[in-house]
Amino acid sequence: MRYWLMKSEPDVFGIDHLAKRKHQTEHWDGVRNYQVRNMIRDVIKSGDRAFFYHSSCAVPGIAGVIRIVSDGYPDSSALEPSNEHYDPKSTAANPRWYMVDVQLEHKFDRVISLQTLRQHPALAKMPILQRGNRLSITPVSPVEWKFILKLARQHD
DNA sequence: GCCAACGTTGGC
DNA sequence: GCCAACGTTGGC
Repeated sequence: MRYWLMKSEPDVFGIDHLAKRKHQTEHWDGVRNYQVRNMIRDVIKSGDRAFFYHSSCAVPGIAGVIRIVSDGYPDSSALEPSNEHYDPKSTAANPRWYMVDVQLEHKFDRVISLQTLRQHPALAKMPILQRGNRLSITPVSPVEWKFILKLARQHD
């Protein structure tokens, strides 16, 4: 089982949106970056867990924990011309983009802010804290995962 | 809204 | 295959 951090803009799709979905489950679609596509298609597996990270908002940071509940499969939003993520170069026979399904596991009482994450040397190597990182999904080490869950407990 | 960083595109 | 131009991301 692996750990991940998955970014989304809460104004578009945040942890509260996920909480209201049927079975608190939704497709994580719209990824249009090849590095991230490869992770979704080849590495991320059902049973993995991830932090749900809110970006481009007043308090960027980790809002809770989600569970990956499917392996990667073709992203249907790329096939729908009316969809804002439509990609004419992707077809059903030869899909270019992939997605996974995620389910809410636990929303933190308070967001663990980016500012807080930066204060801990144990987390200094996280991609999210590196300058210029733009990948919407990045790996989290088991040590980082446990450390952040501990922070969340102190928070609550 | 600014701007640094980095991915993508397309002419050559 | 190089690389300039352009688009996007995302913290501040």
